[in-house]
Amino acid sequence: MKIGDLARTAQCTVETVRYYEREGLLPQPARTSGNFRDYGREHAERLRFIRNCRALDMSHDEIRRILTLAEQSKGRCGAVNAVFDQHIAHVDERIRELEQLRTSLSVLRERCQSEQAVETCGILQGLAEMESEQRPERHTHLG
Amino acid sequence: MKIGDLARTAQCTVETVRYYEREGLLPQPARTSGNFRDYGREHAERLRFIRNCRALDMSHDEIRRILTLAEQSKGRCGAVNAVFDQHIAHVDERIRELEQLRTSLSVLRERCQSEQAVETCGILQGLAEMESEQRPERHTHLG
DNA sequence: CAACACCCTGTAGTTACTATAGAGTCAAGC
DNA sequence: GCTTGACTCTATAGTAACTACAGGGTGTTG
Repeated sequence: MKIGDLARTAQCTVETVRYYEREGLLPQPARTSGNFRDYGREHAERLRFIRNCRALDMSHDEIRRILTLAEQSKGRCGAVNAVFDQHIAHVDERIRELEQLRTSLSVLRERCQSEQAVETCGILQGLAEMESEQRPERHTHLG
Repeated sequence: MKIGDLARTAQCTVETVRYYEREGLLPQPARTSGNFRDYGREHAERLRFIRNCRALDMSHDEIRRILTLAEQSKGRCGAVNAVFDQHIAHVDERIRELEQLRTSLSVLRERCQSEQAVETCGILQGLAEMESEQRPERHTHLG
């Protein structure tokens, strides 16, 4: 099948498919005499796997690692589990970060209970005078 | 003061300062005879404001809007509050997304209770066979 | 043959930085 | 005055995961 057909099976765009090929996530397919990409069932399964991982917010690096581990014919899935666990840990961490952020935002928001002149707005004053602790190092790809 | 001094007051890099100037967040400063940027107190206050907003994960667009609103001499802070509230809503939404993701990941993780051959690993099987619902449109800049 | 839908490669853009190259400026010490 | 080291400058490129578009080619249908 051609690239448009493949993209439709995975509910993504042809640009994304080509991108995954450039990134090495999808193997290069055969070509027709007109130089069109020609995909079979294996590519469709691989793309679906990739898209499922993306739906779970896994990064390309994580997906690559899992694909490599899954292809090792003597492989045990312990290492796959480890990648997955790390991803879960990153999600947990990002949730915590955002919850802390939410708390900070709430505190600041409470400083302005009703519309007033900008000179007296507690939010703006807060933004101006905060001793901004530096945002923690970004440990996760999740935004 | 020179750019390195300014950056140190805001605990960021000179590259970030120059970037904010290019992005229009920081006004262009005066220059010395040697073409070095020359900053005063107002720039330091503005940079601090920007860094505080960034510490709260506000996007450049949001910061721009707040700065514009704050500079309107007849301004009331209602519109500032609206920007802020929208940001809070985005944080809430992103937290929800991540919590749903966490649930999906947990369900999948439970499918592999102990290390085994990759062919029988429930995680890998799950990743292969999921009917991936498309990830929801991204409504927030928060990752 | 024309029209249309699709294909191709290459390039650029999004966001918020971060890094580097190559050259210039400035101040302190000898 | 010269050297050295720290800092400054502009320009460019890279990060991640796409997304969009230009300009040209292919294939099918009427």
